Amino acid sequence: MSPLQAASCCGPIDDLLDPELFKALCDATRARLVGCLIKCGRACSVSEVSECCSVDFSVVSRHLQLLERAGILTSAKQGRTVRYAVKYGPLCQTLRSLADAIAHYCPADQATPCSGGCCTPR
Amino acid sequence: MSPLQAASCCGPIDDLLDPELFKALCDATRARLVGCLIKCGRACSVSEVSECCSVDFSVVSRHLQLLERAGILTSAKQGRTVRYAVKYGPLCQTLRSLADAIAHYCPADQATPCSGGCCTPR
DNA sequence: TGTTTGTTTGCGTCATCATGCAAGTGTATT
DNA sequence: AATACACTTGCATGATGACGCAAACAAACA
Repeated sequence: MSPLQAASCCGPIDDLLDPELFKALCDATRARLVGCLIKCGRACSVSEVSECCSVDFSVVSRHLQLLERAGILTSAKQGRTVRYAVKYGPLCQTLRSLADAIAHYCPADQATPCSGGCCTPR
Repeated sequence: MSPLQAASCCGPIDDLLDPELFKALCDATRARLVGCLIKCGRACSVSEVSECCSVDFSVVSRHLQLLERAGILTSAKQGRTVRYAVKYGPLCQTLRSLADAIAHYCPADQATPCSGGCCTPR
């Protein structure tokens, strides 16, 4: 199959390769923010999160909004503070689905059946 | 634990959240190229790949180089043609490792033990 | 009501990057 | 050797985006 033919046959991989998720994580500052929130394991206010970054407070606020729109975080307003938390389940699910979708197209001669099956079709 | 404290305790998640991988996939054109190559399932020349995109040939060449540097593709030169292929194994492995690393920090009350364990620590 | 606190938004600036064109490099063919 | 082919690279341009500052907004508190 040629790449041109492959382009026209759609599958779950096309939705999972949506650039929005990757756009959210491609920035170093945002990656750091997400990393802190993941390791933190609880909902954090914007002020708290901004402590682990040297950028301006307003920048952190904007980054967190973007990460929420990308489906990585959730926000909950309590009084005047806004708490952001990682959506662990959906995030992991998306990454695993993407890995599965990619592995689905892996030719048999490249599949590694051993060690966790990183690339086992079906 | 505060986000600031979380920032200082390093783990595998910090390496896996490396923005380079996401930078490679955050562009719509590159995502499309990768999608075609994944579905294609074989090594393709630059000319072939450029057929499934409306952008200039040179742009595709640059994108493929970037994707190779990001560890998503491999290249092999045969005569005057260069063939790019998806590194299915490492790519899937990275995505799964990232999902595992994220799930590791998932608080117990958010874990979903059912249906494939999308967020099961360890 | 006025003030403080937590967060968002408008705006200007600078850097990065995707793109197309033209020119260059390297390899096969005649 | 000359030409054609596959690809890469230099350069200019336009668009996107990260950032900081200041102002605005909203909720609690005096």
